[in-house]
Amino acid sequence: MGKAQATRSAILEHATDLASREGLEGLTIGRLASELKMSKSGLFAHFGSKQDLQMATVEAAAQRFYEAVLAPCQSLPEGGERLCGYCERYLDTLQQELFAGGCFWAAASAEFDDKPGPVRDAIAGAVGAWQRELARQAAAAGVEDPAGLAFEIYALGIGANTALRLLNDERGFARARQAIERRLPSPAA
Amino acid sequence: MGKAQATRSAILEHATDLASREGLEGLTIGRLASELKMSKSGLFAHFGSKQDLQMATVEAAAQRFYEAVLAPCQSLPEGGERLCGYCERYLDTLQQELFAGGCFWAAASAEFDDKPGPVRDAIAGAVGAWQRELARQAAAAGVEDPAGLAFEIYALGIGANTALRLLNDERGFARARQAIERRLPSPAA
DNA sequence: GAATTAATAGCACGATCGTTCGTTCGATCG
DNA sequence: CGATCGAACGAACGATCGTGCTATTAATTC
Repeated sequence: MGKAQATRSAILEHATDLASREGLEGLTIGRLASELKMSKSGLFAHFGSKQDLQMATVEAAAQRFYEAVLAPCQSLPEGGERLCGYCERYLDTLQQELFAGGCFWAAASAEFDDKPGPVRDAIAGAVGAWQRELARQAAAAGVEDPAGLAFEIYALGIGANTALRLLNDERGFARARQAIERRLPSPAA
Repeated sequence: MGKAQATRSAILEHATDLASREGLEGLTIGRLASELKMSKSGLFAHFGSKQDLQMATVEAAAQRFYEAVLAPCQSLPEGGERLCGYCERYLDTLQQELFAGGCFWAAASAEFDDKPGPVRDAIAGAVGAWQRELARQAAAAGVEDPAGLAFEIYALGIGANTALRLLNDERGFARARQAIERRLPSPAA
């Protein structure tokens, strides 16, 4: 890996956290550079434009989410078990704050759902893929309405995130887990 | 009502929509003024600072939400009926886009959950009050876990909003309604 | 209708935004 | 060693941000 690639990765690592706190628009090149003790122009050279930086940040966030939630469950058999694994990992990472400023996707979704363009498409792609993967496992588990279950799991996760971050109420996670358990087919441990 | 009050109201009417699209930070005084064909300073004079404008906008959004969701249900008897009314109104207004840029509260929550200060407190106050009111009616209806039900209703609404706005998938609302009906005690009418 | 007050406009400020340019430093290679 | 090249820097650009001032218009009161 060349030096440029290493620097770029370090930038994006920081950028995902900063964007989760300040939003993808609040993700300022000047601020990002100063926090990384780099010059604005030196940092900017790694990306041709702010939009490219945003796109790369979304990609990096998707990568981090994949490694924290999806990857550890790939060894589980498809269907109910992997679905359960997803749910546990999903809520755990939300609770443990995988991103410094709360769920990156909740912030990015709300911020860009009205701004057409490639950034919005990338966010929608990642969120949609996650829900489809949930639905795929639900279908393999024989659930009657897989997409509906995937929707509910996603919504409860976002709700728990809001409860924690905005209302300082950690009980949202217990409530989300309870609602999911109630909904799942009697789970195997 | 003096002229100033009327102008202020018109500004805030527009500001809530603009903020729902661009966020409370993206709610720029210059842009707001130009869209209203006012001078920046003329508009600014109605609020002492941008933070005051944001606070007033949050207040105006709360007022709009109250009139669209809470007010029409005040004639219903407390308990299950009013709770059902709330749910219908809540999802209907989300679906019909009470705010031009999707749910104001979803956007504001995600944007400010990491920024301590009076604006965040105002948002948290409004969101918390809505959930507590839902829980109050659930308790009056004899639900076993009123706060848990209120949490689920809120989360499903936000999820449906995201599905509609980000994923262009209107089915989120049907799924939210179905999940709520499944959860409610056999509803009257 | 004149005087007074309230509401809006015009202008300027420092700061910061994204972006571009020319330069310098450090490593790599012949 | 000297030549080359990629990475980072520093300065500057036009634009826009929030926020003060001062003037000018509009509304209200006598």
